[in-house]
Amino acid sequence: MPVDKLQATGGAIPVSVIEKVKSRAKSVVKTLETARSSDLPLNHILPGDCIEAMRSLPTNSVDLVFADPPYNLQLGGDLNRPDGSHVDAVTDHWDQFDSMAVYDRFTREWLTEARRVLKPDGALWVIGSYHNIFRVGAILQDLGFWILNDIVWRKTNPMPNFRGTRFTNAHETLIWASMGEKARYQFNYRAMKTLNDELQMRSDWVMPICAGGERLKENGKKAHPTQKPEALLYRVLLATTEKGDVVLDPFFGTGTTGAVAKRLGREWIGCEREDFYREVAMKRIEKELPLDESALTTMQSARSAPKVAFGAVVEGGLIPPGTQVFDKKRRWIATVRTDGSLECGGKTGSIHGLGKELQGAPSCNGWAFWHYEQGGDVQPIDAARQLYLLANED
Amino acid sequence: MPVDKLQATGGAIPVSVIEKVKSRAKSVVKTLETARSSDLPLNHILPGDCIEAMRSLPTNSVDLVFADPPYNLQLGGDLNRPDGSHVDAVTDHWDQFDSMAVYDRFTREWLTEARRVLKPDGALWVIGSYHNIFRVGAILQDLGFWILNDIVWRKTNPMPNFRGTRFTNAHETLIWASMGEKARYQFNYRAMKTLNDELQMRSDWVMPICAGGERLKENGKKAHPTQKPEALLYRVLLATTEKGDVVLDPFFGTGTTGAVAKRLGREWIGCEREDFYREVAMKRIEKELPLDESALTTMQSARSAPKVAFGAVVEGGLIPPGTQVFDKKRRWIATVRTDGSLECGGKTGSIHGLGKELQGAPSCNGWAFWHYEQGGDVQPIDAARQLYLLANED
DNA sequence: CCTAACAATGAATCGGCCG
DNA sequence: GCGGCCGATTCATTGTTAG
Repeated sequence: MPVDKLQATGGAIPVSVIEKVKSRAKSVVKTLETARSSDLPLNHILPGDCIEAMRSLPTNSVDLVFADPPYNLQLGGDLNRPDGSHVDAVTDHWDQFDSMAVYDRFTREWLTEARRVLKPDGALWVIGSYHNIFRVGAILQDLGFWILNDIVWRKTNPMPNFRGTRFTNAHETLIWASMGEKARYQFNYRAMKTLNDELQMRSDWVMPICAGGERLKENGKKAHPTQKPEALLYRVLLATTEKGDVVLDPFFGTGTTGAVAKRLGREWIGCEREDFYREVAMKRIEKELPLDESALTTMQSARSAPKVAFGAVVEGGLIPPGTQVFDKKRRWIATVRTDGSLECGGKTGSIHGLGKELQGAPSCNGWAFWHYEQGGDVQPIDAARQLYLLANED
Repeated sequence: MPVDKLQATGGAIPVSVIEKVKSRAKSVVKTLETARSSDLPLNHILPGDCIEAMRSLPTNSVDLVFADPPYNLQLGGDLNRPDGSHVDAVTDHWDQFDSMAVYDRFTREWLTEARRVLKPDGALWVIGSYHNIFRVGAILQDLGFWILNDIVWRKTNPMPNFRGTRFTNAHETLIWASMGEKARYQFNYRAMKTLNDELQMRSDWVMPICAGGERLKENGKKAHPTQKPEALLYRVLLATTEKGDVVLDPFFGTGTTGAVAKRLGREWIGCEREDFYREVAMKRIEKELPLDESALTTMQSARSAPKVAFGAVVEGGLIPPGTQVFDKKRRWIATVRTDGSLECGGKTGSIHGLGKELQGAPSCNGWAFWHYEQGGDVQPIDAARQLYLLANED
């Protein structure tokens, strides 16, 4: 990207200015994209087969696809618990496929449509188990998607293995992928870190299965055999969409994606071929209330602000120009300049770029690399950023 | 075995005798198999490409394959084909497809050889990350392997995502597969449950990465970039092999599989094409000491033993003949007979069979169904089994 | 009304041996 | 390969009933 290259080389240009330009450019793009969304059946459930339904949607039109496709479980006979009670298995017709080849073809088709409908900077999430996730993962790679993470949903309360024949199947796997190796994607790093008590959010998420009051029931029976917990969708949408983004769920079921999207101020589109599920989902989503503006704003801003330019920290007086900063072993000592750049032995650059250059490293997190003295203590300059964020909280 | 001591009293049909005959029959089979293993290069590392090396091994000859194949599709940097040749600058889409196809072919080839070398009741383990595990999983399914579990190794101390662009990649995935849907496989359920504080072992394993003293170093530098922790192999081998089983590792590296196999009294065969790794591995394994017989026996027997005949508990005097046993609600009261069978209202049978018949249930775990009084307390007869196991621990 | 016991249940590829 | 028989097996949570 041109902006990135500029940032890497341009010692003279204040990083804060670059940030500003970048974010302005981005907001213009967003506005243009949102304008097109008048063509979309926002906040509606399309009936019928999801592949057909997606074909009715315009190309390059949605920001995120979240898909919970059939797992193609291949179950044998009945299964009883040790106490003799019967296990209510997923035997629904929609999970039946004649062969693995048929399942693969189905997978390739819906992924192809999802890819067409996604914007170039959009992203895809798929959830599955070992029965299907390796097929899905391989096929989406074949189609050009670029896997960003695989995420493990570790269930706190999985169903045990009643016969003692295997390990308790205690997790499911999600794949998060962008449109390609070079494609951009949305990742709200700060929001995730804030959510995880100021530690980076990991690829394993610990959550209970959907049960209790959250579990939708009709006539005392569960409405859908595989309803996902809202916490899962909450984290997915908070991490990888912005307010106003359009989220498509091709296997809408009873509408967990729609409900959470509405709550978080995202637009949604669902595909669902079972009349019953559509009815349950619409009833559910109508009852859902969006979070108010201030709650949503708080999630994305202030402590959760994605970036603070070092220049702003300098401008704010936390690390005044002329301060000496140095790496932990004091192999290099640099001087802070007015514009937020550093100078060391004639070389100049951003906190990241100069650190990278001096070390001869492929990359460098300047916030952690450079240190300064603060009342006798040596601290990474990230400490100053934290102080800055605290002071400028809304 | 402790059962031997007790069988002196011998009722009508001492179940313990049956057990003994059974286990002797099994050990004969094992002996025959082991005899054949004289054809195998046991406890050796085969040099060269693993596909070629495996071709030198006889068909149906190993009990387990553990494979840690190259992940290959690295971070946009250098890429080597499985045959070692260099793939030029992988920057565009087409090259990605190309290298992916090469990787798939390589995967299919080594998996095919592994499948040929495995016994019909053998099993396969593969470890990988999201870069390769979906390819590997799909291909092994295509070859006829039947996935039993996918296991998540959750790292307690993963490397953070330094750039804050994704979730911390905090896990790796293992696939455990049998030779086919109907194939048998070894699973030491009790050993796993014992290891996990008397709860079923789950599909997510929490372990630190290989570091500290365990990490092999040569001239102060780590000997191998992806050395796996011994705890991981320990659990794999303890769960899915027996003492004396032959374990093949086609990507031997610095020999973690061999070291743990030797310690646990398993035979091993490695394939490794790098001279340096072979040298490090041999040096390492020579230093390894096998656990003594009693430690190994304890793991598999006593508390971990899968079976105790009710007859042995009766013979042991914990529930003497004539004792009244009953279900929790005391709907049925049965009398314990000398041979370990029960009698109730003219009907007789095993603890399982009679419980099943009386309830008209599809199945019944007699150990949990039947209760007895012990000093005023009502307990399931399983409590007596536990006492028996405790008393007869080596 | 409170507490304890009991019952229900969740994406599950859930036997082995002998004849 | 199939039928029949013997044998072994569950965790966390929520909701309901009994005391």
